[in-house]
Amino acid sequence: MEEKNKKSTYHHGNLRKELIHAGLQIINEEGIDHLSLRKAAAMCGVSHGAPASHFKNKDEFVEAIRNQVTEEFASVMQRVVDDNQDRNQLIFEFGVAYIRFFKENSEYLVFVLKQKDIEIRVSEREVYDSNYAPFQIFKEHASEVMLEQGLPKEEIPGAILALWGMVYGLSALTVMEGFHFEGDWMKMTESMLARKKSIARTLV
Amino acid sequence: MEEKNKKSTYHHGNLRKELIHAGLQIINEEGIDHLSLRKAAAMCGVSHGAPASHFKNKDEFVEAIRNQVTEEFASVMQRVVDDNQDRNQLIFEFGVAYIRFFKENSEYLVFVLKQKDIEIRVSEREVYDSNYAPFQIFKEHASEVMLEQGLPKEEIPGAILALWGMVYGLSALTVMEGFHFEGDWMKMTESMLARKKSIARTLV
DNA sequence: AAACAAACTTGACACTGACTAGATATGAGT
DNA sequence: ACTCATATCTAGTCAGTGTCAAGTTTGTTT
Repeated sequence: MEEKNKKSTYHHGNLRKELIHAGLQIINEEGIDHLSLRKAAAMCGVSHGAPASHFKNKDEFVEAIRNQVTEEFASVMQRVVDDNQDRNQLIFEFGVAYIRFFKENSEYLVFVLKQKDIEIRVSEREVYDSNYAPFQIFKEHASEVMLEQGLPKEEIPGAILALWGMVYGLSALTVMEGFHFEGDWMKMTESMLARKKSIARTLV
Repeated sequence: MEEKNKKSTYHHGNLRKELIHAGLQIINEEGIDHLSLRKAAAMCGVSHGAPASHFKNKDEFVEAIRNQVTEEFASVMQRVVDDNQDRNQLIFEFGVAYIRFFKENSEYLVFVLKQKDIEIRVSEREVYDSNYAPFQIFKEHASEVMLEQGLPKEEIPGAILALWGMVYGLSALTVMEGFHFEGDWMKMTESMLARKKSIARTLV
């Protein structure tokens, strides 16, 4: 009954997703500080109260955007697994992809920090399964590779944490305005991650 | 002429510093999201327009708070140098102090990320002097120790960056709500930083 | 005493998140 | 075809916010 090219006033039909998309666009173009429900609503051609049907408050809206970012991040990590047959390169490629992702989306880094429902549990013996997909993918495959390379089992949790922490920290550096690396930063990153035979051995 | 215990309406006398202090208090108690110029002004018993005399806009206010945090951070790092005679332990203690600082002030971590006037310049051969005091203190002493321990000179920039990045990342982990380490987290941190003879050798 | 600059007040404006009541459309059941 | 509950969206309102312009007080300088 309704034409698809002409949007009817009511029942936008896809508002929730479009609001998230609009939110991401605002974040990328103007920065997280300029994100507002009303602006996102306006971009979707909808009244300022409309988002309330889909998000209880702004926090819930931001949380939804966060989940979208996490999905993108996870798919980047998954692609690393799919595209790399050489297991010895896998951990290294994880790090490069990780840093590249946040270098290309500098506004995203803070999101990870504030995400509420991430569950990452670690003991001295084990890194437990996590509901945070990007980490889970990394942890799963990196642990395997480390074992294959003969890393003692009890050293794996420390290596996983140290590696995950390091690439986050390096990402943070690349995001900072005042950080300047004279030369090819990605090359430097690579050399830091790839030095010696395996990153696993070098870290523990 | 004026009594010191009774504050006169005009000419607060120390408003700039007190606003920064109030801002820090708000951040620690309610989180960065609830920081506002008006609230800080109210806490100082001053009108909502008063801060304009000291800060052009909110960004400048936040930047001033950032600098205060950086000062605290730098003094923590300096204390590590002053309190540690054992040079072999120095790098390790830097890491522990770093992580402890942000673990105790979880709202501060984002600040570092958004600070504008930080200058950190690195080439493949050298880590240049930085105006960011915490990093400068670390870089200076850590480089020395690494040299003393026989680390090849050309590997120092990479080691400095990797270490600085890693402790930032580990701090980020401790700040996250959903991150749980079963056991003594600080002990784990220590073992990650201290494993083998020296952290310098283990990282490169 | 007069002039002046700095510090602060007051009032206004636009923007924001949150809440409310009500209008409209949708879809399932009859 | 009709009803009707529900989801979706509109429109209006309120308090809180950053910013600006204009005025007031205070301390200093001349």
